[in-house]
Amino acid sequence: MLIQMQRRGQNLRASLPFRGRFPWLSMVYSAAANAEDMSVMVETRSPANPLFLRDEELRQGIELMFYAYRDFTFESDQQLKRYQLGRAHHRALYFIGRHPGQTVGHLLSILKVTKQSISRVLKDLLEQQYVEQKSGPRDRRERRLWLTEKGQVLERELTDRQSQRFARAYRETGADAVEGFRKVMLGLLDPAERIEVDKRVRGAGR
Amino acid sequence: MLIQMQRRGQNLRASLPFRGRFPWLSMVYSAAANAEDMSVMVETRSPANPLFLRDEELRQGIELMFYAYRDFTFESDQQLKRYQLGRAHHRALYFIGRHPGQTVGHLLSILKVTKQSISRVLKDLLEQQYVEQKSGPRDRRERRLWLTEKGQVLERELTDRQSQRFARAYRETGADAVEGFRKVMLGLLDPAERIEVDKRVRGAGR
DNA sequence: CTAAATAGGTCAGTATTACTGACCTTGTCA
DNA sequence: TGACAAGGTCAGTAATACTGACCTATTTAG
Repeated sequence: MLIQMQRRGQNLRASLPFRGRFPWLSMVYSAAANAEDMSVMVETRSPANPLFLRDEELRQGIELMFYAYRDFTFESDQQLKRYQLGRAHHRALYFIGRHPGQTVGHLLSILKVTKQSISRVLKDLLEQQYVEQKSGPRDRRERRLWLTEKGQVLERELTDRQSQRFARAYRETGADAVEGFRKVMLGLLDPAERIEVDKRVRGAGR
Repeated sequence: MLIQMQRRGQNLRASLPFRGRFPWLSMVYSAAANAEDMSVMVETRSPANPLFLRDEELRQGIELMFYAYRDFTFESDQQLKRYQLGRAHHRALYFIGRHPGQTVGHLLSILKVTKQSISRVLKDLLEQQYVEQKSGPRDRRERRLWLTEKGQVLERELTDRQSQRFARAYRETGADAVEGFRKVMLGLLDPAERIEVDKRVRGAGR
């Protein structure tokens, strides 16, 4: 196998259409938590260096994230078109169904969008009676959100495609893999989010 | 405790009204594929229903996907703004870097967008000299793509944030979890894509 | 009781991404 | 030579999401 160093960026081309391996590594393994981590921070360019694997491994993660998300969203996006709705509507439906009676503010903190953004979506869903709202029992400024029956039906229809995808993946890979998946996904979150998300993910709504 | 969330400029208070807990019961994995398929189709409203666990588990996966992707893209999106570029530019840069010398058509098949969509992005990147192209050596209709030095620098800068996120997650969870993560992510792909993606993910640029 | 803060909505303007459809050039190949 | 493939381009549309400014009810702190 030919591994070509690419220092100039120019010489690789022409002759090697699809063969260029990129040994641009370096880095990453962390801001050094201990001595072991330190060792991998050492500068190196050699393809023989185990660091290549590191970088390679991390890029695999990045790519899996891209590919999985791409396929994961595709089917329900198709379904949404039939209702003249978009992915944002699905997200809102999903999380309203997941946390019945939650406030608009809570929904915003999950989706991390602006209220102007959610506003359009919520308006559509309210108008078409997929969602209903009531003011909060204690604080009447709040608008608490619920799916209507109609909304529950739609939400299930949309989510089922994704659930089935997960069911297939989980079945094919087994319990240990699923546990690993769960851990890594939680590990990818912003640290500040983890506890909240872990709680939300585990303990349904309410 | 007040958690201040101001990622997107809006003042989102974290009113966390819904902390309730559903006991996280251990997962039930029957090897029986048929029985499991049923579970996602069956109405599972009652917490007493054992199928509830199944549905619950699958929804956890869906949510982890949402949350992880949300946080995974956030940092590099911020960085991209400084260059007046968008996420689509990053994706193009990433995959051109990953598969140097690939054709436009190959890039399209990875991103799964239309050529009109990629066209704008590629035009920007070519104009700003992050990317360069050459016609294919055998088939001169093809345009093969490479990152320039400048493009490589930018791509690394953008990708590093994501790599570091993965590095942290991998470090915190360990090799077994990573392997499980990888398996599940591959399992989420459209079956028709798996072999290709697995190949692409493992063996850099072929 | 009043003032400030909070929950939520709304108007206006902009940017990005991505789509469909039509049409074009260049090049390959049977 | 003619069909077809790779790629580009023009035009129009839609969805998502952003900033900024301003508005109404309510709640709450001093």
